[in-house]
Amino acid sequence: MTKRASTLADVARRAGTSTAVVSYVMNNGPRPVAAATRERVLAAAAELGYRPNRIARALRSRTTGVVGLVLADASNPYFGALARFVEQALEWRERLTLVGNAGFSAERQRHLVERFLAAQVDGLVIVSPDTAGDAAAPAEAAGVPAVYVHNGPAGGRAPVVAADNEGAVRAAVAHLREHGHRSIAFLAGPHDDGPVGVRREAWDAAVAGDPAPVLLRCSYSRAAADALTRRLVSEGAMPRALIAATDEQAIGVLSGAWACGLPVPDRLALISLDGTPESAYTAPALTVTEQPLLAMAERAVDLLLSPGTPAEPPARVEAGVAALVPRRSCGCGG
Amino acid sequence: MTKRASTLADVARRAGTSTAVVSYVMNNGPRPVAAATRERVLAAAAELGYRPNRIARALRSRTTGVVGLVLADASNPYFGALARFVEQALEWRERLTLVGNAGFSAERQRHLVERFLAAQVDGLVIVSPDTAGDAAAPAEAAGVPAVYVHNGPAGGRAPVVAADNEGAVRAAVAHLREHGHRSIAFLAGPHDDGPVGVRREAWDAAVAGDPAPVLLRCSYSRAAADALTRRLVSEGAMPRALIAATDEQAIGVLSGAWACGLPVPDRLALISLDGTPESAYTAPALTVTEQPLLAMAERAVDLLLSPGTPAEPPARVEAGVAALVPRRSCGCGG
DNA sequence: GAGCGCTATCTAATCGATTAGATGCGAGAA
DNA sequence: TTCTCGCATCTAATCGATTAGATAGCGCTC
Repeated sequence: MTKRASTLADVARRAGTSTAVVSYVMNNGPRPVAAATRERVLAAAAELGYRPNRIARALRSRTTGVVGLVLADASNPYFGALARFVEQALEWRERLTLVGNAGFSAERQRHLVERFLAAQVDGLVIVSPDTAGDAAAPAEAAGVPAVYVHNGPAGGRAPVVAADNEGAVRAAVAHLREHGHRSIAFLAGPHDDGPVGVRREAWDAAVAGDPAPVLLRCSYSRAAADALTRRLVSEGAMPRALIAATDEQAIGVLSGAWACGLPVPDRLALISLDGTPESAYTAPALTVTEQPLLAMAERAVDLLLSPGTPAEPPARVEAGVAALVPRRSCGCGG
Repeated sequence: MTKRASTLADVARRAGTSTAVVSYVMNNGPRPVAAATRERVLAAAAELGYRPNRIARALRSRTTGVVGLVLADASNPYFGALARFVEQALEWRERLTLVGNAGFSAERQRHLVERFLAAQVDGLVIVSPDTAGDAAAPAEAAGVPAVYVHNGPAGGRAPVVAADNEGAVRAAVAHLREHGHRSIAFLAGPHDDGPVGVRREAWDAAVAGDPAPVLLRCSYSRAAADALTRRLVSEGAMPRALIAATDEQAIGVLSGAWACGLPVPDRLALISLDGTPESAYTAPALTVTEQPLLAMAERAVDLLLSPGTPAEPPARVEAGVAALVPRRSCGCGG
């Protein structure tokens, strides 16, 4: 069994025509085909269960219909959701998605880009956790378009699609002020690069007039934020109002606060800046500024597949605002 | 710019040899090459920045090194983690991963399988949310191997890699009994198919002697479990000890319980059966039986890529046990 | 010194779809 | 009747890597 899949030539033979005509029928080809012939071809194709070989087509037409997605880690809810939307946006445009998880290693990122280029992808979507290194450079050298989503290197040629981080932070600060908070702390990442750096600067600006703003730092994991929270509570140094740069960190803060018996939102008002689906069903539910992940994914894919690359591509593209979703953790809805 | 990528022929010309020799060098080919010639070829390849065209290779050698992964939804943490591990297992074996999210639609699942087959994938990993329809059937008809992970149809020919669901449930029940609970409820999905059906049956067996076991049902979402919990609490019908079939549901229960002021674990002891990374930092942290997702992914990939398909493939393969991880939600660690 | 064996290399067919150029055929014009 | 135009179709080159078969060159042996 496992008989050889049927080819264009098989269909042509069965329909009593040439491969050219079959091809014209399959693609509504560059040339017309008589109605009667078209019928015969379609019938033959159906009977043989013909499935066009995209590899052969790709070799000839120099376009595969496949886009590579370089991800940090699909098991992180934020990146997972982004990946899902990118795949969806590509599917809507009849493209297939090759994925790879680079973790947080620039080396593995390079390696993936290399493998995707060898696979002749039509384009590359790069979701990089940090701004170190221009992973898109080899792609551009090979004439393959690339787009960064969420984050990108400073000097790169590839466009970067990001959310409106400044607006999100301003909205979060304003909302906590409405709840009466005078002093609003910020939980940033270990370094000020990428979107979180932007968020931190926006926070700096927004709380410029406040007395002694508190800046906290920990790595982007639940575990780290949990540990930090426990320590601060035990030292009596926990702020009363906090903006967490990422959902992961906010969830860790919630976990640590629960473990210490620190009530949220009564003793800690918390807002997070990602707004992944995770945030809606924490205990208590997180107030977030919701990044328009689907809009970002669509914008990125459009940029990638739009035929004419502008001479001077916009280095940074913002895709929609990050709307504030009030839930329980800030003090709303009590 | 965007000059044509260099080919085998370019390298051969530059090295003053034939394409055959270059190919032999690149693959440590089926024939040996003199050391001096090999040097010249490697130098030429490096100077030209030669990158082998995997599409051309695939056409000739009838194997692409690409595996298709049909997923329900990468933004669900359980499926996201599974996807990440499958990709990792494939990467370790030098394969690339094509992904597609089928949502919960059998129609879209079929569509994806069709597209992956057209792309000439070497195999298919299917992570299906339910047991409706044998998505692997068209692949088998085309001679492409397929494996189900997490779940699979009853009568299919493709192997199904799943966790030890019965053992997990027995462990969870036993653990709650150790905490002194006499009556242990179970939160299942809307229907008794797939792994959750197996879990429900195992629960049935484990609580067979108990007085009036309580079986709850809701769909596999945080929202549904949250709503169900609020209703039960308001009706005074909430059980004191509960096993949730999935992490998503357990997190929804936690969220609903928090909103109603029902303390966990004091008034509700809760254990969940997935054990995704999510479960470690909820408030309170969830006690879970942890499915060996990486082991499952590796087993599936091995099954897929192992050369000889056994005449009668084992219909169901279990990959490791699901160990109980005691945390706070069951009453441990107070 | 003719013949043999061995290695290193070259030539060319092949995978399956695409498509430019060549061909065949019939209708209408002159 | 013959010539021309246009449509429908066929022929064959092409994409780039792989690899079986052919060949060239060298060292040995008898």
